[in-house]
Amino acid sequence: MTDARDTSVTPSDPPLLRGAGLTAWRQIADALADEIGSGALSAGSQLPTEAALAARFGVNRHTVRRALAALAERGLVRATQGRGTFVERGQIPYPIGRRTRFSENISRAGREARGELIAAAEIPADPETAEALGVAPGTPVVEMLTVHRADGTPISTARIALPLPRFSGFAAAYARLGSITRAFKDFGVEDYTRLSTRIGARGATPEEAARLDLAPGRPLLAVASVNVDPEGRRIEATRTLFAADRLELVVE
Amino acid sequence: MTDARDTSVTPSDPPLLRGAGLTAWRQIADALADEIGSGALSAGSQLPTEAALAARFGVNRHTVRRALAALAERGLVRATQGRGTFVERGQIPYPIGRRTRFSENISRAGREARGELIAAAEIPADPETAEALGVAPGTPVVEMLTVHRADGTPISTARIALPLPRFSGFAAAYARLGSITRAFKDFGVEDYTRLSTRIGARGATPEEAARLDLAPGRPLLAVASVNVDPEGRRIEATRTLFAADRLELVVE
DNA sequence: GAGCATTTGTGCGTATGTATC
DNA sequence: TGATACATACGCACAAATGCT
Repeated sequence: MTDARDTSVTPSDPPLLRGAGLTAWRQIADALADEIGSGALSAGSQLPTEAALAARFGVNRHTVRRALAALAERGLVRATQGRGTFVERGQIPYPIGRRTRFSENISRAGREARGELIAAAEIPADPETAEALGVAPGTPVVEMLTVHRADGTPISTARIALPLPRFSGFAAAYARLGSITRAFKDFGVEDYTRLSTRIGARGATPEEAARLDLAPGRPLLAVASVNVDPEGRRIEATRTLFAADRLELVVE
Repeated sequence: MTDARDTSVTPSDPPLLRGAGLTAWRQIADALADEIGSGALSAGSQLPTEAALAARFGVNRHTVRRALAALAERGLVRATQGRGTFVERGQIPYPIGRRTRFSENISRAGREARGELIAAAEIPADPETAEALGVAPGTPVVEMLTVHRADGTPISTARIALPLPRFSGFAAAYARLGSITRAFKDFGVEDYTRLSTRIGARGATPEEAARLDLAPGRPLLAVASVNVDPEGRRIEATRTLFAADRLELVVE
């Protein structure tokens, strides 16, 4: 098939080049990506249903799904069963510095922030955590696994360790208050500052991807940080994984 | 072939479980990854040749190559034609803050730093660069494409823009001096500081991967920063891509 | 510079086990 | 039960890059 170009095209409908080297789903994905990039489909907006897109491009719904899967893989859209497919919002600026506080950061960006406790345990510190907290390996610590959301969208997941016995029962306080800052106040820590911050990047494992509602392999910003109380004592070692598709760190 | 297990195995040779669900190349990759992780194969050291590994594990060289490809994909090893396959060094700590300087950072980590100019042009600023430099879009700028290495290993690649006409001829100075800091001195800028730093993460495109000698899709830390001179004038907008496998950002 | 050994990179053909239709 | 497709694994040969003399 050399050329079967259509001369009678409806205004906004792009004609698909069938039988060429380009697969149909790729052309559809590119067309939608263009519309997202140009702002024709604005951030946060809902895409037409798969059926509607199938009709518009004159293909089977499976083909549209293939295209949408490719866009989801690139982090441009996100599909939720029963709700629809949505254009991902632009990246939230997330300031990091001496006084980083998650809830403040997110609400500054005009979104609702929530921290959810997934699991907690009092266990002996692994070598890495022990070094970060400045205690002997095997010293008991509270370890918490959390997920943070902005407007319902998972933004980050963190593994937080605090030394025992000082912070015995911290997990319950965090689960109740939904904020590290407020839970610290409950334990008499009125203020705390960032001692060190290390930033790496890697692809999401399947489990991490599931927790963050991402495609596996999508880029994560891995931030390891240590917080100290006003007396300089190390009170918190955190390893946070941020979905790089949804957020950008801003050094301040 | 149900079972052809060898009863006479040389001491340190792990027998591969053939015919089970585990593929041979995956077992070999796991075994080598363990040895790297445990330090039995130290960072920077050369692995046995593919032929030697094939003999050791009792498989074809192709099977070993498959295993090594998997390790290279994970960033654990790196192969160079004619030289051999080497265990990747651990991640270099790279401090970022108000006074970030590449050469200082790397040499502080005990490595030899080098900046190489790949390309340069005087072109109108794209909207993003214009905003970063605080000039009107289309204003002419010097744009340079660079690659930085530590001990010969590519660490980062950057796209650096400086406003014209103030920095006309900057690229030649940089190519000659191999350092932004020294080239700035040549233009009468004795000092400069970081105005803003934004950090994201994504997978390497094939071109970026080629420039950094990485597998495509490997994680990159994308750092966009703006530098100002002592009078507060914006003099440099940089978008740097760091190979996250080789480096870790440290906020200071 | 030429020449050589070493080592990784690549191509092709073949066989086998395991799904899927 | 075939037919087909795919990933795995093997064997051989040669190309290309590196390091050394």
